[in-house]
Amino acid sequence: MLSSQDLDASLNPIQLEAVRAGDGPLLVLAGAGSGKTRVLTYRIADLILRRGVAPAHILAVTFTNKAAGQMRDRLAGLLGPAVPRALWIGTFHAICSRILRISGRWIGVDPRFVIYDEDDQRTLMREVIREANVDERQFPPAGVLAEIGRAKNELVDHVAFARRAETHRDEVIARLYAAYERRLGECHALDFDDLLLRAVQLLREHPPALAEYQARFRHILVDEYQDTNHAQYVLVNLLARQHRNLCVVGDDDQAIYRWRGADVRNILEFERDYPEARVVTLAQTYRCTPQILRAASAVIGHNPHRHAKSLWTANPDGAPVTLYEAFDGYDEARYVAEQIRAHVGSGGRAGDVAVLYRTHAQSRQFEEMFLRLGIPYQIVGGVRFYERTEIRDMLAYLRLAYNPADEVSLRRVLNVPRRGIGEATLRRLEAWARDEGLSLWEALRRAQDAGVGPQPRRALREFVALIDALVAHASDHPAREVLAYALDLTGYRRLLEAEGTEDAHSRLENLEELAAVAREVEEMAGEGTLEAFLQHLALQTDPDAFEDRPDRVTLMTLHSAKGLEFPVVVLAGLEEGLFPHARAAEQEASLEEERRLCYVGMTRAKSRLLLTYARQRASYGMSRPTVPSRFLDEIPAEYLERAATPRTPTADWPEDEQRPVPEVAVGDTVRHRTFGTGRVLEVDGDGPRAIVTVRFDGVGTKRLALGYAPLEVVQRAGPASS
DNA sequence: TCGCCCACAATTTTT
DNA sequence: TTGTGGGCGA
Repeated sequence: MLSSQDLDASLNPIQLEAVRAGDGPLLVLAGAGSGKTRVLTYRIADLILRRGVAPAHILAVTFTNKAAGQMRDRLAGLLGPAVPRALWIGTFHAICSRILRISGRWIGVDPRFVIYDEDDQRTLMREVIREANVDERQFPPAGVLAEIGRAKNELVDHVAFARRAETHRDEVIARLYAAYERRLGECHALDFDDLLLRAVQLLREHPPALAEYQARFRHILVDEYQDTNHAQYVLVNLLARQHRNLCVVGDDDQAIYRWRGADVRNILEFERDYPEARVVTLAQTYRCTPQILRAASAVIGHNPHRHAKSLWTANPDGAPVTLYEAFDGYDEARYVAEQIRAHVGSGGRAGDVAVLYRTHAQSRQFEEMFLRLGIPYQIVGGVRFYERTEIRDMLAYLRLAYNPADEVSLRRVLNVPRRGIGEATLRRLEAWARDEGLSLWEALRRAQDAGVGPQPRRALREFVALIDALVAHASDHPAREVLAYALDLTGYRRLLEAEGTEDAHSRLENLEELAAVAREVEEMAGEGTLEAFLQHLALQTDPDAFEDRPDRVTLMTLHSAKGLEFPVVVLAGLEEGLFPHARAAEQEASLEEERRLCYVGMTRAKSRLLLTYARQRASYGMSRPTVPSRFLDEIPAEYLERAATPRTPTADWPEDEQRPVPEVAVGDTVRHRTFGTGRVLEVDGDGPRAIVTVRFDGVGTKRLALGYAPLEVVQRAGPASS
């Protein structure tokens, strides 16, 4: 086992200062690649080893479950396996969930609550909206939920929301909020934001619980503090109030979750909250080459509202940062693939490379190209495994086995596989449940006695018996067995087997994959309960799916890449509208966030950084010219090495200026190869770079680049036409 | 009650 | 281009 001398030897003096700082609040401002995870881990080890703090008195909050697991593993390596088990390490959501399972009953939270993800939330909200006779177009479920989520992150419950509602719109949302909360309660369910909100509520409204948790957590450490929202902030500060041993680590330049309610002020004003705080700044980066660091610093330097600070590195010089201007998205993917092959060809590993992009949609072109060229890759996030129909169906059964009150799941599987309980039956059941003041599940249970329709009675009875059997089985079997049991009992497996198609076969494989996950969770958590399994699935983060595999290129969004590092990083799609995203460019604050995101992306690279953009990009199946990202302009030209000129993928595609550009004016009738004829509404600019807006008959309005789009003028607008 | 077909919207980032 | 939801016919 480790001695405190060993511990010291692997840290630089400033890191050591942070690790060794005594009791009381501590702020660690840690630049990208400055070893903050190391500091955090070693500080915990130091607390236990040198200062004799019992592991059970330490709470560590990480940003992903994966980070929590890694910290656990490292602590186990340093201190032996018994220690990390006693520690509380996890994401905010996981910690809150744990607290609520233990103590939630004090505020009326069923300890067997299920956690509703975005999809469940939308399903429930859609129902709420319909029930309230509110127009779904005016109040789309996702939009209403976004607003409610924002409120919850600010610890504004439906009562407070209603009180402060000013506009008619607010009032409608307040009504929906209240109804939504009621339904959640009936389902014994919490949504993501509830986990935080309710945990805070527990601590605020039930003093014995607050006292208990304050006494327990004598030392609290929070990673990525710059990305905490108000609810998380309040939670941490409530818990730390007694012992004031709060250590927060973060970097305001890496705050990228403002849109989710995170408030950088939490870290910027830490010293105001804790005037006695010690502040340690880690400014030496061990990750990047000087070339990468100075390019990244140039970009982030353009943010007007930041704590000016400069990272430095003692790392040796490396390759210059490369910029590639691709012809289009296809060419971009082609070039990246070529670079990966060259990297592997010169002795590198595919796993060294990460391709980062702003939106998930960008992954497809790389995926297609890599598939075609046989480059192994993994995609983190995006269309998730758990969103597949068959997975969600079976999970719904498992959730019902755990908690039959879960109505969203109940409705989902009531007639899956088909058992003759259709819309009409459900309607009657609902009406009857409402009259009797019963939940849907209770209504179902009593349906056969009450004579709700003669024909479906047997089907309903069988369904109730099925759920009862599942519940009974789940009470004394591990998750993987419940899953196998449910697959057979529900007839789901039989259904897929009978279908016999390739699609059905792959669905079965997916379900086997789910069983494998159950086994994995059992091994990892040392607990195979259904509760542990469901919780694991519900609270998984995107980056959790990242596997450090040497043989695979990693594709992921910039957000997912936070906290990771790779020898080679490709930052793709550096175009205005895409990155910075069009939705962010309007507001100064969100533009700054985009810039921080760019900084985060660039600083993931250890030795090589490759920036790419495409001159034209397809969206909705149609190509548009692009403008290079402003972030590229923010990097001094001498820091960038421009790579070879793009290769045009199709030989007959004319080059920019060579092609005769038709003269087009507003009012002209034009013809397009795929869109047919239309009328020109607007012409912006002139020459080949002009953008024309055309309303195509039956197709709609399109914006096209005159230089690229195959347009021909059919009829000139007459001088008299208007 | 179910399944098919057509119209139309969609792209930010995530627990 | 792809996915989804609603409407309609069997």
